[in-house]
Amino acid sequence: MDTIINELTQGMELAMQLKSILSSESYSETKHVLIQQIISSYDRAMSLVNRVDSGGQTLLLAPPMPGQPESSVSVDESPRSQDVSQPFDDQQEDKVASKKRKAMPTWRHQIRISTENGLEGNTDDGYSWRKYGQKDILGSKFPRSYYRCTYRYVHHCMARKQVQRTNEDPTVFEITYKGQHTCNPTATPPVALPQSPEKPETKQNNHQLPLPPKSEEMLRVSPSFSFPSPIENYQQSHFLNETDYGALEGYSPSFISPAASGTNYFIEGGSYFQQHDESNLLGITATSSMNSPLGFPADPQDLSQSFPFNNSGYFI
DNA sequence: ATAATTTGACCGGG
DNA sequence: CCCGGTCAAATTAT
Repeated sequence: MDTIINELTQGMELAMQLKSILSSESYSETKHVLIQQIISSYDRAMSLVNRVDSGGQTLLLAPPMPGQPESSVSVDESPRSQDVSQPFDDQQEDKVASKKRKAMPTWRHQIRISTENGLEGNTDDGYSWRKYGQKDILGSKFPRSYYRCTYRYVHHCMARKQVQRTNEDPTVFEITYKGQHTCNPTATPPVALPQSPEKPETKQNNHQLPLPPKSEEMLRVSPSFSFPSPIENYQQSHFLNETDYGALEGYSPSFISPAASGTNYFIEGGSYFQQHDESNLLGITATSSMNSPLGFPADPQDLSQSFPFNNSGYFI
């Protein structure tokens, strides 16, 4: 066990060093995402190892829990984004084994979109989500949108997320993740196609990085693509639908899926690569939702942890 | 035709 | 009954 820890620690340190070097260079979304994924991987592995005996319960289903994920590393050094991570105090919950609590991990993260110059970032976290609802929340000028993993029925992935535009600073969105993704498709990859060099390409995700899921627009001018925001979108469909198409393909979505998730890397314009679409540039809808009733800001809660969740990616 | 969104109805806790 | 969350039918985008 010690050996494992030592190896992990070493890997983590090396990754951190690499990260600092990279950050001094020109900004690159891809590099950041990759390094973040590497670090997150180590962090998760270390957490798992550490908690081995912690006991309590075995978490069959939800292994990952936020506990102290980030630990030392908070990678985001990027310009903006702040996340608030709060020490876990709610960890003590459970005292009573009431049946109700769904102990599902939840964490929050705020991102700022830089609308200004042309580009925006895509705030995508690499997963594909489907909007299933939107509600006006008391005290909030903007509606909150609810998303769930696109593969909910196909892969039993119960991950969900909520996106709420901040009252105070409209360029900041708070996204709250709930539950972990379990949609790793078919882990088949490794085994299945060991050597076949092909690239699987699926419509959307192929690069192995984060990819761009959908697009949407934001307040004015936003490039294209995706990020959740004011207007978010998602959908839900019936089981049938999903299953159906899921079946069609067979391969599941991406094996590449993962991507880091959440945390950081945000936007910021830079030059990214964006390959496709640009359909809508202007956002229109966005503003529509603005109604400002009463208001008082109030910033409610904050407990959160920030952290990504991601899955492991297996690489070939 | 199928998949994704939009939205008001519906639900359950407080 | 209020409110956050989810469902699902209608609508729109692919």
